[in-house]
Amino acid sequence: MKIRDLTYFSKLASLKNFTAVADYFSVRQPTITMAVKRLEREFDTTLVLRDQSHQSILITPSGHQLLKHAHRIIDEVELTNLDMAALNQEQVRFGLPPIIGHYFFPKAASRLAQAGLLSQLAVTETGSGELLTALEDGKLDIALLGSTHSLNNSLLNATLLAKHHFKIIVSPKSHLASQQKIAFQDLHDEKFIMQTEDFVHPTAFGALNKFSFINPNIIYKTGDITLLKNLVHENVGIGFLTETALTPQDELVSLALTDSFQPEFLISLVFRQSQLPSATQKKVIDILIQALRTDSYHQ
Amino acid sequence: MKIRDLTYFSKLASLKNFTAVADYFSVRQPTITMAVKRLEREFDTTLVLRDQSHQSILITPSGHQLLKHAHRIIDEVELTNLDMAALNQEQVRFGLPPIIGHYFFPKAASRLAQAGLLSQLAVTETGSGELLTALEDGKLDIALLGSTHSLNNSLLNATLLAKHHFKIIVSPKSHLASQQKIAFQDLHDEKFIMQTEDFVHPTAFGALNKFSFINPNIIYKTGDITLLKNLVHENVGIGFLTETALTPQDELVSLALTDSFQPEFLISLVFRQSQLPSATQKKVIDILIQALRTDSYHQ
DNA sequence: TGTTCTTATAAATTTATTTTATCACAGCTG
DNA sequence: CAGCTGTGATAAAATAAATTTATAAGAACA
Repeated sequence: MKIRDLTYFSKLASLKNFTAVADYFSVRQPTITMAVKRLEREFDTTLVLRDQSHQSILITPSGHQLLKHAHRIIDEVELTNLDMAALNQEQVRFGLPPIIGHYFFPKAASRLAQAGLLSQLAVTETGSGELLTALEDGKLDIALLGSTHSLNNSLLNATLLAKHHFKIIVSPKSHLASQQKIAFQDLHDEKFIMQTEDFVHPTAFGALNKFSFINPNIIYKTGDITLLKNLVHENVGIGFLTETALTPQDELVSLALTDSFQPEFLISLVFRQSQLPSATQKKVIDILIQALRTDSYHQ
Repeated sequence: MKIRDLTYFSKLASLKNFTAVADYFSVRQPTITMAVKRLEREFDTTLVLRDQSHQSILITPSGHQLLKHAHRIIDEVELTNLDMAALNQEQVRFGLPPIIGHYFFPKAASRLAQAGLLSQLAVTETGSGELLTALEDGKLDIALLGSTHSLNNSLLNATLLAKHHFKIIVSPKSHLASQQKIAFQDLHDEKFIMQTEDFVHPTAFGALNKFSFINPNIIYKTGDITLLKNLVHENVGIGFLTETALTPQDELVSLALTDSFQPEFLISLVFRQSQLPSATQKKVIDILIQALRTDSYHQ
């Protein structure tokens, strides 16, 4: 099996025309015919039906099976090229979601600056979900990500840096302001200012709703945490926010949840299992872990 | 990049000797030298240091990076070969853990037999964890698996068939036998008969311990559910068991847990994302889903 | 019916890989 | 220290494989 044959075949499946595939790769048409024949001979099967009224080709079930693997192999080959190229690079492509970037990452910034590494970071700032995809696609080297579940899997290496709690935040003027803690189900009649879907907050909020059998009113959604805090401060509604983002300057009251089941805001340092960190990357990773890891999660 | 060069290089990394690799693949030694050179030229880097006191070779950091990808690519190629070969086969390699096999799968067996498919199943019966690995390694086509968390990921396609509850089972002679339900933390002084680690029960039990801040005494572990039931029946201890495995014939009392957080026993039909089911496999999958899926989980 | 668009085939060509033969180097050993 | 052994590199020759060129064959379509 040749990688090149797989790319020819994969393109054939999408273009459905031998000549077009040949043009695409700047080769002659019989090259594509031969490539498909090689694969068909190797696996002793028919991958493509060509006679079918001659309008277009048809991929057989065996063909579809091979395509599934072909895509995985081609993707891995692309990642290989990206990673091998990135190896000689000094720049570290770094993903940072807004909350973690504003309230958590700064604790490590001075140590990175000391080591002369802050300037090497090419930072992408967007939601954790998007960063996760970029990481998996080889577009980022390292990211700090927020999540409710562990991100460790066969693709990604995730080091847990901190587990933060989600809090209920209310205005000092709110009727809840005198309390220190509250059960989530007691909030069923409250109006919430919620984060947009690129935050993990709506997911955690949904899980709490499910477990408490309530469904409070969300009156406004925003991706701007400062705006959210201001709206809560003005008592327009109450908020649901990880303690990560809370500072004394907010002039907000935060209530702990008393529920035994609680989603947590996990902050992890994530990189691909398949990417061996470069020297620079290794330094960044070490400093971030040292500076940001909460003691209780040292292993 | 050629797959063959990657396999040569990968073997070189483990054997650490060009000549030995050549012998392994029944080619001459310069072939290996050339293969490594091709890769080094393609990625414009040094992958292997050969002069180092001439005792053994040394893989450079770039070499290690390439190795990581090489292994992933080689694994995928192996899976491809397995899947393409399995495509023409009538036999379906089917994984079935003991509890699901005894208490849950029989509901589908008659319909499989009707369709003449029961005899096509090559059944492997072992713990869910082992079956999961076998599935990922391409040694199984389909499995029914028990788990506490969803098994869906980038490798596996999992269809949820049922969510069962974990119950506390006690002897009719037990002092708990008059109750219908109980909070887990009230069991802190009880003695438990527990399943061995190849079951999901110890994991779920551990999660409940953690949430309830208790740590009950486990006096015996067994992989034999009938023995476990007998021991509980004789009031040697109490048990923690998915309702899947409970039948009226057991003469046991089962108590529901009242906790708001409860792990669940998920039963899923699982196969690899990358394996396109053969005609026979498709039939088996359809019948299993139709016969076993609990109504509330139709999508 | 001839034109066009398609893929297949076969021979020639080009490119790539492997082998053969040999060299160079280092570590051991008598 | 000379000679043996085991290691990998190199260059030319041989082999193998992929691609191109040129052409055929089939179907759709005007």
